[in-house]
Amino acid sequence: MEFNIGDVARMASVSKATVSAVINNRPGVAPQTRENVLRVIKKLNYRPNQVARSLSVRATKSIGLVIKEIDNPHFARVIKGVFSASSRHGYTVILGSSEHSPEKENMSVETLTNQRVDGLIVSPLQASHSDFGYLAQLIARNYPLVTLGEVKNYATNVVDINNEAAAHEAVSYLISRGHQKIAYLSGPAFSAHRLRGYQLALIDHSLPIETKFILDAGPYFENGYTKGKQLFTSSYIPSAVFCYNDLVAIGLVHALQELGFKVPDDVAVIGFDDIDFCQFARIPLTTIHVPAYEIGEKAADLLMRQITNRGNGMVEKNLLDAYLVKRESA
Amino acid sequence: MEFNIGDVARMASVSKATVSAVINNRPGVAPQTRENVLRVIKKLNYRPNQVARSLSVRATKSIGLVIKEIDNPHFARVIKGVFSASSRHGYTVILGSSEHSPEKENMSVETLTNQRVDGLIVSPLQASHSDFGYLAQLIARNYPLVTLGEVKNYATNVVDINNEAAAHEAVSYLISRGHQKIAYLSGPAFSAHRLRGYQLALIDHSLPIETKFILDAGPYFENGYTKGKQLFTSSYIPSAVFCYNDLVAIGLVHALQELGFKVPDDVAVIGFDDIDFCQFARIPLTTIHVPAYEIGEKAADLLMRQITNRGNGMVEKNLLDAYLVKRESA
DNA sequence: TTGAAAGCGCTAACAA
DNA sequence: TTGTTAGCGCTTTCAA
Repeated sequence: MEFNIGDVARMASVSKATVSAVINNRPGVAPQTRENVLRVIKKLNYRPNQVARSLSVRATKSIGLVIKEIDNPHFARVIKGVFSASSRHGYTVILGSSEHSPEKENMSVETLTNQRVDGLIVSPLQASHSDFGYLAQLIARNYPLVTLGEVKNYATNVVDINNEAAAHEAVSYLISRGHQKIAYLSGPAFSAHRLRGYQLALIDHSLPIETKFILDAGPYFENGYTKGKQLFTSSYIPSAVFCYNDLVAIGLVHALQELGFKVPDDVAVIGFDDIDFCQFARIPLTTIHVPAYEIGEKAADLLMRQITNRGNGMVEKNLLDAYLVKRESA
Repeated sequence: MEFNIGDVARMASVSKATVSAVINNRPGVAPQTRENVLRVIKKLNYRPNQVARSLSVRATKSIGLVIKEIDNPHFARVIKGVFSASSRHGYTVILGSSEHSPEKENMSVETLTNQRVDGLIVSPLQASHSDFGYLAQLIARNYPLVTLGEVKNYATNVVDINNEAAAHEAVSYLISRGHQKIAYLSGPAFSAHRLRGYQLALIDHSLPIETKFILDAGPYFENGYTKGKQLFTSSYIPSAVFCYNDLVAIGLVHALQELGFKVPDDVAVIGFDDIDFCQFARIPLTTIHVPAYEIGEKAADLLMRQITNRGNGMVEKNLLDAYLVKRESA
């Protein structure tokens, strides 16, 4: 019931090489023969075994994609972009998710490379305790790789936005609206670049950087909600907060409303990502728009190029535009 | 730089068979030998080639997952569930997305089976014009398969909720609140089971089924928004609408607000899925809660069982609980 | 406890 | 234009 190339060859009275040639429609097969082989293939409903092919050609036509959270619409769009570009090139994508655990990130990469994916796209955790041991390996072996964000000390191909500039823009906007006490609800491990943009904006406007206003939250609704409750029931309260991402911002707004604060009058809130929901949120969210789908697409395209010209050693940085979208929360 | 089992064998002065035994830690290897081999493996940083192994054992330790839309939080949760269960069993997941195109669904399945995934989870399109040609094949070949929803005329393993009952509950609730003119904004191809639940609820309460109130929308925000505008600017208007999913419902609420209708006073809205965002929506959405993560998990677990006891021929139906969550939109 | 050898299903020289 | 043959990197009898 499960036929192989030999069966087809036999039935068509040709050699396996010939069958192989028609399958991969290589030239140099007599029309007659080709047709005949095709007929047999159809009759047998023969499907070439990709894994055998992969072993032989040492390429799997698949790539690995490792993200941080599947259940964040931002990443859903990234996936969709990767997916669409990969399909166009005939590549399959194997998904991995680190769920913010450096160990899982490492494991995912390990698993995927063992599966011999032709290349890897990873959205690296920026956790300081993550050693990125695998990265050195991959780079040394010249493994086709693109990271969705720079990784300190490693020269990788990257597709990203300028997080620092975007954060700077958001905070500067807040300042221009008269805010002086601005907090930052950070993502995991303070999400360095956005934090830096926040700090620089304050500095540029001669505002103090107050450590009490920099809170390590996390990437989810709950984190924004919890940290929000915490911050706004304390004795020292900001008039605006810039958030690591939209989920956190939405969670925060929720907390704020429960505490009786008006957004944006009592406190202004800015998010990051511009997921679709922003416009449907209770208070339409002012946020940084990041072209997630395009990031995914570009990353996959870049990876395809790496796969085909493996080894030129050149590394490519691709920064896409992100910008502030003003809605009602700030 | 890229070593194989032969290299290890040579370096350790043993046979490939022995190396293979220690890799898969099979018993019957002298501790001495094992240790030695392990040392060489470490030294060489040897990684077994999974594709070679797959070819040999005729199993890839990977499954395929074909969903309808990646950018719907509902599916994100399903994926997460599948993912988590699969990882537990050491399986990798290759993602496919039909994007509501029967052709893509077919192609995805084809690609995945060619890649020789050990099993398949698919969220089948219910489009009437979709012939599901691949299903017959798969079933005939006894291919491990679970579908996230029943497929007419095919006996597959399924994990799902009782869509009809859930829709019935939602609509009955609306009726119990005094609504008599209730519309249904359906998903693609009217999403048969939910439509049926809607109709039965009307019938059970002796309410007429009005074709004008059954609109074929689609699965996205825009669909709900557009159809909402259309419906509520027409001359015959319902006082409540039951929606195919939360995205549609949220889009609809948006349209309603733009048109000056108050939700739920002027018109009540009920969604489906209970994605996280429902509670943060402008009008917290009343909806049917569906345990998406669990669906994913169960599906993967069931698939694993199918993979290990392939061929007992028995088919399993697994219906999880879904229930109405009352919030503020109805 | 270990090793030799055949085989998984394909591709790719090379020869015919 | 076609066929023969030798791999690709593993696993798995079977014999030693």
